[in-house]
Amino acid sequence: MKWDTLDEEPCSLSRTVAVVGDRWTLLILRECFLRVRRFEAFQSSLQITRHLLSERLKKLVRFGILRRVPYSETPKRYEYILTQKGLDLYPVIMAMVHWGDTHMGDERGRPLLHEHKTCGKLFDPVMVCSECGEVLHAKQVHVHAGPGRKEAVG
Amino acid sequence: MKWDTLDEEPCSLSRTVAVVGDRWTLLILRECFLRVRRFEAFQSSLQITRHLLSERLKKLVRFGILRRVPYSETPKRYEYILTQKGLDLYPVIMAMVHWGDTHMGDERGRPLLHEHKTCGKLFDPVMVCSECGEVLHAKQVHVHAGPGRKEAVG
DNA sequence: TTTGACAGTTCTATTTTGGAACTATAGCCT
DNA sequence: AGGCTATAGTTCCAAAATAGAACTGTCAAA
Repeated sequence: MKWDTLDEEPCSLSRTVAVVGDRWTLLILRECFLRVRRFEAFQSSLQITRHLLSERLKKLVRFGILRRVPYSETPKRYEYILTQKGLDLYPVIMAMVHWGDTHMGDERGRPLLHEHKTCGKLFDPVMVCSECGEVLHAKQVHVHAGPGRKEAVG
Repeated sequence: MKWDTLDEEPCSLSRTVAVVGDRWTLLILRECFLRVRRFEAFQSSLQITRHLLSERLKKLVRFGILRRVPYSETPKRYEYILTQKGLDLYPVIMAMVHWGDTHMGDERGRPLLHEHKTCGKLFDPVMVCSECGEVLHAKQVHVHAGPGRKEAVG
């Protein structure tokens, strides 16, 4: 597989993996959702090398997930803010957090608790069907080739 | 960061990333959800090197996401089947597929369409609050340190 | 004038990955 | 018996990605 063209594959998972499917990007995005915005802050909280952090931030900007916004003119300094496209990754992050809570926990209990401001309660994220609202399970889903697949396959 | 102990960090996202946060693992899991089970089948559909495929499958077995089940005695041959822990990754995969559908599409249309057998309709996966059922948005969620975090931090 | 904060870049060593060939077991065909 | 094929890997070397540390440049404050 050629990683440089993974975002053009006729598969939405491949295209997403092309963007967030490396060791650091998801952790950087976690920090973004925790309101981290600046180079030094990412670096010190993640212990990522400055080189890689710089690369990954550029990549996220290039894909339109972060915006690089000046917050000081002299000297020129920038911070990194989630775009709507970036904010839309929230379900991906939350799905992973929930799986980690469920299957990778230890005796210390959950690292973080999530409160839904709308209803005021601590919650778990649940994935449901957009049409009937039922909780989704892999075995109740049937997959069809869509137009993008048919055209790609022939 | 030390990748070999990422699964012990006091953060559920880190722990999940420790398992699925590399270039190949999510693509292998996609194939699992599409009912692929055998070494040769993974290899030919993903074009992953045999070496890496072997490594990744071992890792997924070690973490209890796949089971290695014999399907032939002479010669000994095995196939790889999702455990419940593996099936529970479905929301992660679906969240990524949905993000790809929404933000990484091209003029050809969606590669795959998903039908919910329960209601018979083509659907999108939606993440909701377990308590009130409302659709989740990052800005409506407040994060608290849980017991696992407090104990780890001090 | 020196120090420190911030946002990177540059350099080398180590690790991971890609690509191709090789091994091992066994069934099937002639 | 001898050779072909299928399956599930392992081995080896080259290429690419990552880690770790030092360095650059701008400006503010002491």
